[in-house]
Amino acid sequence: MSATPNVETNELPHRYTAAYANAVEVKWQESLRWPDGKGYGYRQPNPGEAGFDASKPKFYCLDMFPYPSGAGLHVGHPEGYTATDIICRYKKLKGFNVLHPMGWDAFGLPAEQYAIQTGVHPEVTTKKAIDNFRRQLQRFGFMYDWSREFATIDPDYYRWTQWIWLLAYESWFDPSVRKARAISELAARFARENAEIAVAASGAAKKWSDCTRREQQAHLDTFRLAYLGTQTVNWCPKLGTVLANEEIIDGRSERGGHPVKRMPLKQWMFRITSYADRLLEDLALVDWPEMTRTLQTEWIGRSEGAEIRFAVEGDGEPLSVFTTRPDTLFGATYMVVAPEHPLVARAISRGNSGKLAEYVSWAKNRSDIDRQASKEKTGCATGLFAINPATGARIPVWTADYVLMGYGTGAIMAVPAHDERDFEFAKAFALPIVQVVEIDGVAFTGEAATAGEGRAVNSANAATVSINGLTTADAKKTVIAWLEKQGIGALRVNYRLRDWLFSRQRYWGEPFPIVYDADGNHYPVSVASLPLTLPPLADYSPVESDVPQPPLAKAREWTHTTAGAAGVDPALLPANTPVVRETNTMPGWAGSCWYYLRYCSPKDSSHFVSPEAERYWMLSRKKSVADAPAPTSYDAATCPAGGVDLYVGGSEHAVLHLLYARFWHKMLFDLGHVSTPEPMGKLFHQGLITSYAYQRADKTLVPNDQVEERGEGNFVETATGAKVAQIVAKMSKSLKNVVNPDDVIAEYGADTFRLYEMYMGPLEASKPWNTRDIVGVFRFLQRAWRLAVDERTGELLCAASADPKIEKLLHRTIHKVGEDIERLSFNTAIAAMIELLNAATRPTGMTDPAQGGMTRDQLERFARILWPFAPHFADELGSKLGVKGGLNGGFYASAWPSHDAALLVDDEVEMPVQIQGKIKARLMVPTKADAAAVEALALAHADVIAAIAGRPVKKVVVVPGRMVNIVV
RNA sequence: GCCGGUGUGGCGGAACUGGCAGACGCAGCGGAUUCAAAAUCCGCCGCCCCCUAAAGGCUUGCAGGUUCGAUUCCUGUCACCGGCACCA
Repeated sequence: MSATPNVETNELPHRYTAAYANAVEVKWQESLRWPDGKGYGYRQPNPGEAGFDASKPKFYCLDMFPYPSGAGLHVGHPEGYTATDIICRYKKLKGFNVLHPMGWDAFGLPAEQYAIQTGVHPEVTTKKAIDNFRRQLQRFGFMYDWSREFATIDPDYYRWTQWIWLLAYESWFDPSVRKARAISELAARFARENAEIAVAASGAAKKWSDCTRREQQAHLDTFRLAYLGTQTVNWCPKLGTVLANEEIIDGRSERGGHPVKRMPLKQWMFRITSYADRLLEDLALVDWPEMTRTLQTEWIGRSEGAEIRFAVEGDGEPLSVFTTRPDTLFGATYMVVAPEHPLVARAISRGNSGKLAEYVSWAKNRSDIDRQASKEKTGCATGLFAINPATGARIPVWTADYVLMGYGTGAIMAVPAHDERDFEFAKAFALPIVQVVEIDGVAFTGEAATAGEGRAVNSANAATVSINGLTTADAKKTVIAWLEKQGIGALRVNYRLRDWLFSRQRYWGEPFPIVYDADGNHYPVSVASLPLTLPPLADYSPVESDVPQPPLAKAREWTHTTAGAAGVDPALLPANTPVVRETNTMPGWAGSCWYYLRYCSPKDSSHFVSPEAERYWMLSRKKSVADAPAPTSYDAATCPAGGVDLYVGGSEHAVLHLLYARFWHKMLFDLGHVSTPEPMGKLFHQGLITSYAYQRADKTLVPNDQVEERGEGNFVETATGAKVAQIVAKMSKSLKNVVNPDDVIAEYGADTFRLYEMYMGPLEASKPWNTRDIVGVFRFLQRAWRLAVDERTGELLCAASADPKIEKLLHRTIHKVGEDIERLSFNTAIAAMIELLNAATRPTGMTDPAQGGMTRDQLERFARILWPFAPHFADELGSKLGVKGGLNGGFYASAWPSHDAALLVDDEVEMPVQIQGKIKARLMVPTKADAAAVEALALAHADVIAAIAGRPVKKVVVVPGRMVNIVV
């Protein structure tokens, strides 16, 4: 369109060109802009506010909020946002109160790194990026209620993030009722029962009443949901930062090649493992993609088995292992512990052999990449021996890096006959292999492990137990019962999920509201003193140091304060006590764990979310009982478990973000702060928008600006003239195939952009951006405009009377578009509207426009179903049609058009007649005709008689309205 | 290696519950309009056989199976994409 000569524009001033579209879009956006200038268009009042209609049902639709990067929006952002905008506008027309908010996930590393380089405060760069994102999103015309906007970096917001963290700090998980409770209840119980507790310092048990206050606190600390734990981290003294495993190569930092020390660090943790079972079970309550639920299930990694304690000769402590196959205990011929296991250190300190120490230091420094590159078993005997409690045999204890310290107890009993890894290890080090399971149809040859279930063999000892002949399931039960009787083991459930490390040695995150006294005891900052705001720093660069020092440690005036100034409750610590603030900050996940709740009442200054607003937006009735009065509390039988009705975002957040948010939500639910057990009801992942890229014969990629098309589908590298293949690839700067939304809007307008992204294909599919195709939907809008508006005068062009065929098709289109929106099938909805337009388009030669097109009333209904997709276009057309603006103008206050179900069916349908499954004839039959009548009509058809050619008819299958199949 | 997903014209895709494969759009071809071009409107457009047409045959990655009938269900297999990676 940019090639259209100016002459044309002058002759046809009301043609729907890119410039016209842009002007119309900006005009509508500005006409609806609020006096404060911050947003425009639509506000959804809360219960109790002016303009709130309590008679309407609620629809809470949420987009995963973006991290506002300096680069601005890319075309992937508007894909999900357009989809939710369409649904929300549709739901609005269908009579719902719609909550559709937007905000910013604004703490994060890029702004901090920029600050390190330039000294500019991250807040400055972040706010600038937010302003740019907001401008771009508003240009798309998304129907967000901008009055609810906030960023995770706003002290008014992170005040409540800190508040929730304090709540976790003040809570524990009571396994007897499987829920969180206030820690004060636990303290009261200890006092009431005067329980004996283990005192950390001495290890001895002591009565509660005999403990000092400090001893009591220390004991309670072991129960808190937010607790201080010791974790081994990769500290790089030169970079002054903690590195992730993948940032380390051969014990040195990927960046700069500096040495990295593995060292223990006290950090704040969340006891998410307490919630493992509920996080697992409640996946059944939500409407989420199967893939996402599977990922979460595997991440939690629940497995049932037994813990077995083996006595170790000459070592005071029994060696505890976890196994899922206690039935194979008789086949355990050796033990393996992780190199980090404390038993190994004890073995070394006993000076057994230099080889062991050498292996351990080698294994510990082996990078993850090295470990993954080769599955070859390495290991070293510790010189220690354990006793197999079932056989009484003396079995060697080895250490090997195939046993992971982080899983189970960091030690295994090795059953080489029935575990592939143990088998390989036994072969490599010539350890004995004993068969104890016989599997039907699988011979045990000693050449490979047999890992399945079967019946136990060789599994009896003289005195106490025999499981020979039992199935694996029965054998497990028998062995566990025996272990329990002997007091050396028990049934145990193990998880892959580990507690959540919540501390980061960074500046740009939420500070922890906690202080330490001179002895290192921690005290919470009182809720009344929140928010605890981040102090500005002169220099954001990390501190070079052998001991981890987060950037906040530099703010000495801020960190060194008194209990009173920090806001610690004087009952806990006298006000004049000198204290030091926590200098770690919270990770990026913190703010995104509960933002959906804050949107319900973003301005509430006395609650993290107003209880009334939370109840209205999060709690509802299931569709089957939608008529019942609004619920006041959660009822599993009649209420959906998830509060947000539709959550749309990328599948890259399928595990961590969604698991962490669920954990916080359940904790809040247990403590009575939210109404539902799950945060998100229906979850949807939009697909990735990819781009074309070009590949040389040797599979290397060529940037797009170095490729030209010579002839249809024939791409060559400009410099060499060599042929390159067009492939689909992720958009990347280096390939020069990134599409900038601003450019596309300038060239076609936001409505065309929105339509194109929805028309590309199914929302969940990954699909390539093809610039050439955009013109298709642009032409659709142009043709729709031309159908209704005289391009020279701007006057309406309406049909004088309704064509019944068009009227019928319009009803069908209204029906189909509504259905397709409900099932998020936007591409087919748009195709249906194009079909309607194709049918209504006037032929060139028609001199009187009133003879064709659509009537004013039909155009208005057409504009209304188009409105969710192309709102500016539809509203502009609506204003020409004389639609009176509602409260907010345009179609916003309007309703979805109705359709007449009777018009959805034809009187007659064409049915194909197949003979042996091949179509031989077509016949028109009345829609109401029954199978017998259709069969008679089909058999009487001349073409059918010819095709049968006198052969006897064996069978006739009639599917009314579909087809007839004759078998001869 | 394991788990999951996807394979349909030149391209993006449609076919929702086992019932007319290829809706709709792009690209392409032809026509009308025009002094001409652009724009617009109309028509054609899976592949093979064929001068053409009629007729016929083939076709949803590949090979089988179930069924009157399979893009759809089952078995095997190949390719691509995503996730996980010694989890005891």
